[in-house]
Amino acid sequence: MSNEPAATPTPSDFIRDIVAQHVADGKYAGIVTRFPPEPNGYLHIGHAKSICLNFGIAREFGGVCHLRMDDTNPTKEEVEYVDSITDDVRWLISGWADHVLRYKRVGDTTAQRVEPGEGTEPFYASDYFQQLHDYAVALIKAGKAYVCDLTPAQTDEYRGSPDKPGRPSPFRERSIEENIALFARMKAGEFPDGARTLRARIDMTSPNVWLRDPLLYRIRHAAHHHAGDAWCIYPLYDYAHCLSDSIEGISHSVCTLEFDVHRALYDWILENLPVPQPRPHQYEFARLNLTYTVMSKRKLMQLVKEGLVSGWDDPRMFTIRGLRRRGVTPEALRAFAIGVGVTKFNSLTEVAVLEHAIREDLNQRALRRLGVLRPLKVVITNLPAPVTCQATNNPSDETAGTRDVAFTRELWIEREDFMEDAPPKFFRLKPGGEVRLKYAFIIKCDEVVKDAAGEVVELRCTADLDSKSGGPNAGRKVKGTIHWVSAEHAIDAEVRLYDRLFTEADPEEDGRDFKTVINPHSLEVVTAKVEPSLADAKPAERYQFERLAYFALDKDSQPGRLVFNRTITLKDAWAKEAKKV
RNA sequence: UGCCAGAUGGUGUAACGGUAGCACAAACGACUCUGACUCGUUUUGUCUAGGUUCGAAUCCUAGUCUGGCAGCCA
Repeated sequence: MSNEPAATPTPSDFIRDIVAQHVADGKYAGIVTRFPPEPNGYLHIGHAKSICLNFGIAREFGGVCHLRMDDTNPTKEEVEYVDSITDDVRWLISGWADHVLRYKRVGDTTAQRVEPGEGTEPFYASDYFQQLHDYAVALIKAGKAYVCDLTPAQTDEYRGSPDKPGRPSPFRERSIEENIALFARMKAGEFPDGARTLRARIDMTSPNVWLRDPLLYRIRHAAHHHAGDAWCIYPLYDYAHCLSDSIEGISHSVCTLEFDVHRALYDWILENLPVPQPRPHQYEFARLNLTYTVMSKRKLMQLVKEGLVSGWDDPRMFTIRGLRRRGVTPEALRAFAIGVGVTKFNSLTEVAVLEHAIREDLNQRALRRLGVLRPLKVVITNLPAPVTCQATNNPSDETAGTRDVAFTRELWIEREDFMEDAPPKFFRLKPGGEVRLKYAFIIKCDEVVKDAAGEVVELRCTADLDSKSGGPNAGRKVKGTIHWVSAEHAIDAEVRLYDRLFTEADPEEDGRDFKTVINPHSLEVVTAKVEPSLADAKPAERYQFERLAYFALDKDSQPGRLVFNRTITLKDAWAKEAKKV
């Protein structure tokens, strides 16, 4: 069953407008986009926006989209990240854009695109190292690149600053022959890390610092996770990215706003090399920011490394893996990522928007179940024998059917569904009051049993045996309905109740350290009493414990030991009402 | 006080010289065997100042504010 909203409007934004115009003009033979993560960390919800944009454009304009590892820095990248990124991307687009995803054959370095399958893998920028190298030689031969011997510190100093022009490197005027020879020796491994670089010869006085003879290659005697030991010089982002786009035949290279100033360099490189035409162009949009979270890989890494969360897939993390583990579906994440829109405005989106998308999705698909998080015993004093009740599996899906639940003399109800001194608007159980037990009977609280400390430990109630749900006299109305489970039949489950990781909407407001505003209550673990049908809970299934929240089975679950993650609570009007008092 | 980008309700986003709309949030109400869902109603907006025009969120000028840019990271 596809849970994509039936009437999802086709998104429209300034980038799609440009693509549409190019399609109308027939500028490119086909639309080819790409999602180019660096495999140095896990994907987060910000990447989800980019994935949905790039794959969305491809599917809407009859194009294709490459997954490409932007792996030009061997010291930071690992196969572990390649694998997780690939898995997350395929999960996110599943059932939506699988058909536009393109890979290449394992071992192929010519960017021949194929559909994913046996013997294929994502594209890698590192597959193009030889071509990139050859292009660099061409640049040198054209007098447009040179080998520079400045140290890193000197390079910085010569570059100047945004408001002060730089000055030329003393090595800027080396002869072409000398540059060719030196670059060859760099490649041959004759120099130590950092000793020399290859730089483009552009303009040391440009107001755009990225045009002040930017570095193209640096020396790194390090093995590469994909290219192996073949190289000891590695290209930098600006040089590798535009050419990788060109090599793969990308038409629209979409990235985030901070690359705006790099566009001039992107264009310079492609205009000064004999690349196929029409060449790709870069377009920038604003990255996603969400309230009550931090978004950069660096900060997420910090949370993981310092043990503030259990890992990259901690359900409190807004990594794609964390969201997955929490129980968010790809449909919900997509609906959100597409819904926030694409602009150049630096925005801060409220998490409420994400939460809404998750609830909307889960409300449609979740199986309803009865579960009590914080149990309080109820004894039905007048129940002659156990009774079987029929419960609806999913009110928004008739085909989900019903199931039987046992109603017995001893039950568990939610502790917070009883109040001894209840305000007038409290519609649940109170001494002498009546409430309906969902799918079962109306009960009346006759007696409150307390322990020596004065804490309520048991309620003794009588059921209106005539009021059974579905029965002839079920029509009698009481104001409240609460959930329950049979004490005899209920099974235990560990339930992890997650809340937002930060107490402040903007954890880094005024430059404060986000670690000072971590929510100490972002995880609470309880042992819940849940109905026995949940013993068969499946990882792919989603559940709503009625009146409480949506849950998904955690990977820590084992046969006989259930673990559920709370994906998101139901909206709770009573919580708001209770706060007013 | 260098260069680039941006500014529409609380938040996000439409309107492409012609009625400022949608979503989330908020408030109120209806319904309810989930205080959920659903439905209805309501509040709140074009950064400022000039100009062009019959008419400006949109075009022009000036200003204000915000973000980005000085890794041998991407």
